[in-house]
Amino acid sequence: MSTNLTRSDAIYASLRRAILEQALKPGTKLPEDSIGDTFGVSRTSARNALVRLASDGLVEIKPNRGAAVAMPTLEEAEEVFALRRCLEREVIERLCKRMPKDGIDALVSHVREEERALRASSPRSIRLAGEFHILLAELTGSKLLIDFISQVVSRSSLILARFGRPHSAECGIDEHIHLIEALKNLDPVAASRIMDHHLHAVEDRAKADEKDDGPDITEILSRYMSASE
Amino acid sequence: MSTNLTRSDAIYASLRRAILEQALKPGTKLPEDSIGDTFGVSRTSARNALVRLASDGLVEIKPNRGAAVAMPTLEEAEEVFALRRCLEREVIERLCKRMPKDGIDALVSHVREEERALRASSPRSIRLAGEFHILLAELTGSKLLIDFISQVVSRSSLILARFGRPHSAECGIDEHIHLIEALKNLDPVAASRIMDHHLHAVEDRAKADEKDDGPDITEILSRYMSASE
DNA sequence: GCCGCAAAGATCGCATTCAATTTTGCCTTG
DNA sequence: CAAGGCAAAATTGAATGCGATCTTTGCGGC
Repeated sequence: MSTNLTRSDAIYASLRRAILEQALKPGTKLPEDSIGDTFGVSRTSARNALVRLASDGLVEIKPNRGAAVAMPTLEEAEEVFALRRCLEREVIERLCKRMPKDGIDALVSHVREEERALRASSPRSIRLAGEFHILLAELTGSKLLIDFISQVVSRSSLILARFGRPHSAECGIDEHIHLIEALKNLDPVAASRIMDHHLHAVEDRAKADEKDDGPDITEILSRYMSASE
Repeated sequence: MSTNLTRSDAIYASLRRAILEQALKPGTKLPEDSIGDTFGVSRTSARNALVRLASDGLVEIKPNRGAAVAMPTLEEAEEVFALRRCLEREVIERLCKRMPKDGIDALVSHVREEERALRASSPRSIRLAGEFHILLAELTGSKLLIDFISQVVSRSSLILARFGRPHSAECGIDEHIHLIEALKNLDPVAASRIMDHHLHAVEDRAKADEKDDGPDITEILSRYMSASE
């Protein structure tokens, strides 16, 4: 039961981390050969990993044209955050109804780790900020909810990589701390309010300075093709 | 752009339909060879399709032990329906805020088709019942919401295949009609109430007569090993 | 008669190989 | 010199072969 890690699992995990930590930026092409070479395996394994990342929405695969790190549009970004608010409200509600006994401790220690990573300017901080929300979902005990939250959180990270300012942590740690306080008091109203505010803040941070290198070249260049300059 | 159907796409679609229409029952083993043979392709394509179905939660893949149609547990079933209520409430809210102009027509004509399939006792009716809810999600215009609803609806179908009575349509058509009425009146309260009732009804129908053919044969046979007969 | 072990069979993970499609560069032609 | 077309390179889609792992089954010892 220990060696149940297939190679494509390893590649999947590595690629995923690389994308979530913004080492691989949106739009980066991911040829199967290169991936296979760099990981020392064949294309088959790389392909398998890419297929799974695609159904996570982290990469886009176009037939006969290869895979690339997904480039969410602003429209998709709004969809993600809207749905994320819906799902995280559900998390909050459930946690206020029933919080595991050492749940608060787990949250606190996670935030501590976030602070450490942030002070060290580690790229881990980007991923840890997202994982705070996944930890919240885990405390509900619902496998499915964890799955879904993971999906929207991953996509949020991608959106921040695409639009947000470089190396900005996704979440303000202060807001995480406030949220923990509200949860400790089992106050669903306050907690929901903080969460909504928090997610809106993240969304604003994301849309702050849209570094526009759109997915479609023609669309971009159409703005540059009038006259000279 | 027409021949953009790769073979694994075709297999993926076929398997998915077969599962959702309950032709392939939960627990059925899906060896790569057999699938490749029956579809006239190699294991590679079959494998690719299976991986995608796995991330949809429709099949389970265990390393070195093969793939099989997923067998959701009762616990997972409750998670699915809980989350589904959360998501479908969101759909209802959005539709009451903004319903596309020919949305009602689309819903009505879909229900008509459901009725036709049901009268014909076609296995399509099972799938159509689920697709009513997907159509609702489509009317919101949010790709992501469509995705997520599709996931929970698919899993619901699987749950009904696993626990529900054979060939029962997933949804009562009457309830669909009532829901359309509430939506026509843009009444979010009534619509939500109907939807909640509807989903609870589906859930009850699912758990009605748990035909226990557990994954473990011994458990089943234990009921047959007392005395003779 | 029961338990453990080893060989056989089945199935999968992965690599290699072949085929199809897209892209790119070059050449011809008007 | 620009435009169109053709061929070569690159990249993916799919197939096949081999080794590894798990399951099953049959045998022998206790």
